[in-house]
Amino acid sequence: MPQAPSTRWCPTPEQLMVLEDMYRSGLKTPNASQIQQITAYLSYYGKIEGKNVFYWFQNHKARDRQKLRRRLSRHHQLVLNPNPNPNQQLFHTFEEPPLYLQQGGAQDADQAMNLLSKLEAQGKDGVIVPASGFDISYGYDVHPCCKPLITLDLFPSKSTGLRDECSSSSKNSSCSTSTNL
Amino acid sequence: MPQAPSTRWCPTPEQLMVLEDMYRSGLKTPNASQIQQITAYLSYYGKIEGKNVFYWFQNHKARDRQKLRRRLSRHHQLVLNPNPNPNQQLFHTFEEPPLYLQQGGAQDADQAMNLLSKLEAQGKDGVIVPASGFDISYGYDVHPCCKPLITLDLFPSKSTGLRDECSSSSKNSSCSTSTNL
DNA sequence: GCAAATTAATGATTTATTCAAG
DNA sequence: CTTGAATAAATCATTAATTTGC
Repeated sequence: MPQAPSTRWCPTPEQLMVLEDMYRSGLKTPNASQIQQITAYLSYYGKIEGKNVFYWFQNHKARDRQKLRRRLSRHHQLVLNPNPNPNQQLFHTFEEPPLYLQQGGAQDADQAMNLLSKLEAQGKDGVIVPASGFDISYGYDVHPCCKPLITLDLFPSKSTGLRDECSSSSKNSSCSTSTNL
Repeated sequence: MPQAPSTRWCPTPEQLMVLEDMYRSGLKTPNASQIQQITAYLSYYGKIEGKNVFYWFQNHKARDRQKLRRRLSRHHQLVLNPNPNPNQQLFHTFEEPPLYLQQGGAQDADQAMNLLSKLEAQGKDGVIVPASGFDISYGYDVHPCCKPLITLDLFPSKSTGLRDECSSSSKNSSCSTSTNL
């Protein structure tokens, strides 16, 4: 449809960024005067009206809730039925080859899996990972929702330049780990 | 024949929350050992493998960038060519029918009405909002990207990383193109 | 209300690019 | 210049959500 030149507001990146910052900062349902202020401010970056701001917050909040609902329902599914098909493991017929990490080299070196190979290698050496190997069953026997959300101190809480920090861990030359799916 | 158990990882809400927190906290490309630690930690909440974590960060980062690129390109389009279909303005006579107002929010509907009427009234009185109509031109003549991002003091400002997926409209729908291997 | 059809979201793979080492 | 590791981009494929006709 070539019509409808621009029947609706098209937020500029700056506007979006500001709105999202505001939302993240806790503003979920601005009142009229807040909307007015926001609109005035954002009009600096492009055409905008109060209703745009209003609708943006409405939609954003709604979609947040929607996402949350979705997650919860999925979670309940999982809790109620943690391993939907436990028996199938014996029966894969290579309809779709799980060629994930076959170090056996049937397919020549798949580049994308380099890191993964390293991962598996590390996992095998077992420095940290308690869940030894990538097995089939779940690692828990209580409901996951009942477990506390403990905190890790894996990394600096703010890091932007993570570009080249994975260089020296383990070069894969002795990777014979096979994830038997 | 019952198909494969579950061909792909389905993150639990806890896992998702942890991953998103980590991402927001600045972890964009975890290295091998980080992935191992994260995997070990998340396996507490459900079955997970290193590759899942790896892929999750890959995809999340990629889609973040993608979203950002889309925004920027759209923005540049708008800046460079504010009205891509100028001829249609002539046909476009209207104020858009207030479909908005009919969207039945459950508890927000009445508030929506009230707020919107207030807003429109204010906007019409033209206190702040310069964007008078929909069409033709922007209210600025310098590039918005050159404008500073000043901060409002409507609310506490805390900006961590970027976040959110506010469900863009464009979708390429590559699912139906049957390009067979 | 529901189940098939459609659409959107996202996990998993593949391909291309970048960059450093040799 | 070549090679290989790392990863960004593009694509494929499956699952969840939504729409639609009954």
